[in-house]
Amino acid sequence: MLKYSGDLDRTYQALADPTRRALVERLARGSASVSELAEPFAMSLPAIVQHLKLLEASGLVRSEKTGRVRTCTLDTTVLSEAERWIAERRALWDQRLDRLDALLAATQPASDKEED
Amino acid sequence: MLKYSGDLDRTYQALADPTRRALVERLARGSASVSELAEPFAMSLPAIVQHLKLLEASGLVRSEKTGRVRTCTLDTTVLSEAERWIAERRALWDQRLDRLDALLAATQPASDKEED
DNA sequence: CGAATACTTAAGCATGTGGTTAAGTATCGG
DNA sequence: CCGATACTTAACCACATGCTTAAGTATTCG
Repeated sequence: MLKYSGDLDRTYQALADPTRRALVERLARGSASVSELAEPFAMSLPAIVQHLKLLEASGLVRSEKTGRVRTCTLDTTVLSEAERWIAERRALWDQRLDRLDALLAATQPASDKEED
Repeated sequence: MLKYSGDLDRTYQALADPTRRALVERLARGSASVSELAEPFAMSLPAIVQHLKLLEASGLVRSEKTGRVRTCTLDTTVLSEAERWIAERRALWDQRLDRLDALLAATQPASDKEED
């Protein structure tokens, strides 16, 4: 159950590229072969394969080769973890703002702005 | 209201580094000066400043200089956008699985596994 | 005013990233 | 079995990234 920061490194790194996000988006609509995935892009097939390798290394995608066709599937597990990391930090921030509001309300019913 | 993919590029790129995530985490607990932010890290101050610049360029952080002190603040707007991108793709995937389940339930009450 | 403080800028460097082309391997279809 | 198909591997390249150290600028304090 232990989480290494390296997991999130790889996940966000993977999502930082528009080609890879497009691949994720495509795979969210259903599994596909390497050449199906490569087809929409104005890019060589090896380039796409490299992106897919990175996606697979990050855990966002799983793949299995049957015959000469490799079929890629989205795995939403790490996607959830990446989402959760953001949600948690945002919650922390929101909670902090709530406390500040409460503090201001308790001390001064209204008027001058306090900086933090 | 138009969104460019470059926004998400920069956001995820910013989050892909452990030092920058630590800075975001720190800032989620409250605004801080550059040297306060740099203090916990075994890294030169210019290195931290570079990270902060990237965070600011991505829109995750805002900063203002008063006197000789620059105070940095978290801005959760782009954080929300990054979270939403993931949530939407995950929703797409989940919905697809639901449809597959429905299809299988409608055709075969139970038994052999279909691949996709 | 002069020294300490808080950055800020600049230059340089090792490594990582995102692409290319060329050539290789392993099925499948006729 | 021979050729088309579907990757796969390898070598290479340009540029981006994540640091470093050194030197510069702008406030503040005694």
